Amino acid sequence: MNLFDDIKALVLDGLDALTRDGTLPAGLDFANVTVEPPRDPAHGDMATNAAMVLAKPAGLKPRDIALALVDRLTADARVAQAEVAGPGFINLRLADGVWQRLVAGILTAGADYGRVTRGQGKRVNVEYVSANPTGPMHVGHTRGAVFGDALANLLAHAGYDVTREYYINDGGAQVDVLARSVYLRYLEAHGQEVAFEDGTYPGDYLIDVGRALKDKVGDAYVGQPESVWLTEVRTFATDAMMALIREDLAALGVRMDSFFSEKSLYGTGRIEAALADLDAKGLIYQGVLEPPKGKTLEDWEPREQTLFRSTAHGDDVDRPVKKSDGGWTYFAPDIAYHYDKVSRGFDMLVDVFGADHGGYVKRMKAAVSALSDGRVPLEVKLIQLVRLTRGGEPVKMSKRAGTFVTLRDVVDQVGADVTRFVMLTRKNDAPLDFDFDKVLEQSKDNPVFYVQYAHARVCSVMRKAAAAGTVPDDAALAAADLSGLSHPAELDVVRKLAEWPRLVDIAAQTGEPHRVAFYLYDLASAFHALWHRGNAEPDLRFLSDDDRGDPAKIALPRAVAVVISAGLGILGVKPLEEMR
RNA sequence: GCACCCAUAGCUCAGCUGGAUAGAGUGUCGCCCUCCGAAGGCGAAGGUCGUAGGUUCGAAUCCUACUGGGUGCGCCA
Repeated sequence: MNLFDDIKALVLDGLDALTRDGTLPAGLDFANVTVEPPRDPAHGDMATNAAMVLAKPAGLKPRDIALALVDRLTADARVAQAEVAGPGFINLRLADGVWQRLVAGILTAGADYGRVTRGQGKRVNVEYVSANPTGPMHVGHTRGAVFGDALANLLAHAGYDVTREYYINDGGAQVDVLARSVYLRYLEAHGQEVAFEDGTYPGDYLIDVGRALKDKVGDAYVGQPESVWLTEVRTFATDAMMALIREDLAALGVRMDSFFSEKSLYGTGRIEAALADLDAKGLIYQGVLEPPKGKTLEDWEPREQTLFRSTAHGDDVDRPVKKSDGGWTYFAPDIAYHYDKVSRGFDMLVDVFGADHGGYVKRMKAAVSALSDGRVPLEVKLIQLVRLTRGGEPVKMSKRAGTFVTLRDVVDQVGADVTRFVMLTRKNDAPLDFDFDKVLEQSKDNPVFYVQYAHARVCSVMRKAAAAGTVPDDAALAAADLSGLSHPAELDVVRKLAEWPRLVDIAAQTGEPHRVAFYLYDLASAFHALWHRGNAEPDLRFLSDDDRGDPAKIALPRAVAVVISAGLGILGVKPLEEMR
């Protein structure tokens, strides 16, 4: 139910008719014809560029096409007025009944209003978070987690079949470091004095893990060499860290469909299988890379390595998959992981990375392109940094001193809902300022509050109406006579509601959930303005003096609440029924 | 040196994959509560969309070259 699609269909019908009667030449391409909300509301409800786009290929003046099309459009009952404006736009004004039916339709559809069919059930894998299992999640991970989760919701809303996946980096050297750090805490639990040198994680969060290890194995590993305990402790430690991370995710309201272990790729032939696939395509060879220019690498010496010909799929240089000592590079398991995703039959892949991994995008795309023979697109979304402040002052963080701010610190202080919304008020590739004090402020310059407040106001109206004994449910409201819903100030809000499906569609297409947050702010703003006009103009109040709810009046605020609720749902934020 | 990202009001940022007179918040100035929640609303002022070209009916948006900032660049993930 997208009003813009409906009217676009009407415009295209009109163009077909003009083609049939010879006004327009046959065979014109209508692909660039759009129907959009005009920037200036004075121009009407919708505008189409049809006449301007078609003028040149048709060999006609824009104005002539526009005038002919206007005749066709005004014949439709939904169009109250159509006129040619500017360089050849056709501005449309729609009949009040269109808006009234839209409100009824929103109330009938409920949370489904705004679902679009862009995805057509295509299967998409969204990989996000993917923090190393070496400690609790910190603020940097938080933004990626919130973004990925909202993007997944958004794609689901747009008709994709979404799988949310977490890639556990439990295969590299960093988990050995974790294991040694836990071992030190284990010795500590046995009363030994230990020193945390460089190359270990000193964080307090491992104390409990060390104790738990002691409870499990007693003193079996005390005084033993690594060869005895490393493998066991590594597994024990990563399991403990993943339990920690799952709790962090739960606190943030993020639920994954699938966890994929990097370790499961080693020693199982899966990396070899992925590289064999590339080899069969002639993309693996032995060679020597040029040193990077302009950057002085100490102890650089040319070495022959096993390389992936990623340049054949758009990369700048070929990339090594084996180290000179014969071990895999970190790239190799990533290739195997994405090979696995491709083999699972996804139609589209999305990776959410930190912005510091930007240099990794091309080779990853090249790998997926090669592995899927170009069938499966990989979209990589880069997440910029979060700058934490409190009262305008930067929050000092030091990883060495173990004083970095964790996800839990943030969620405990400001709540999951506020954290999520604020993290989505900026485009993913723009840095984000997060001020602990400001995000809790209850005022207009806090968008979370402002949107929640609009929803709470609607709930307040409904409570009053209920207290007065009139509580029509949404189905009854939708079926009621809404012809009284016709004041220009009211229709302004309805127009905003009409944009919702279109916005979901665009946000899903661009992969930009922040658009939802901005839209909700705009909608809330339109609603607050209408609310305030009720102060001076009793006709615009939602409730009559005795608090009775006339359907034509309370259907609109209910529809606003439905859309805010749906939008917040995509962001993963719970709408509030009252502000306290 | 190369690649990717960014540059829009004093400040923080949007700008609907090319549309009409470029928008919000904040800050500054001025208004609005006998009235459903003023935790709000209305208005004024504020711009060479980094620079220079190009593409076309039309460019903040697309292309090229610059300037300035960020990130990354074999055997770390």
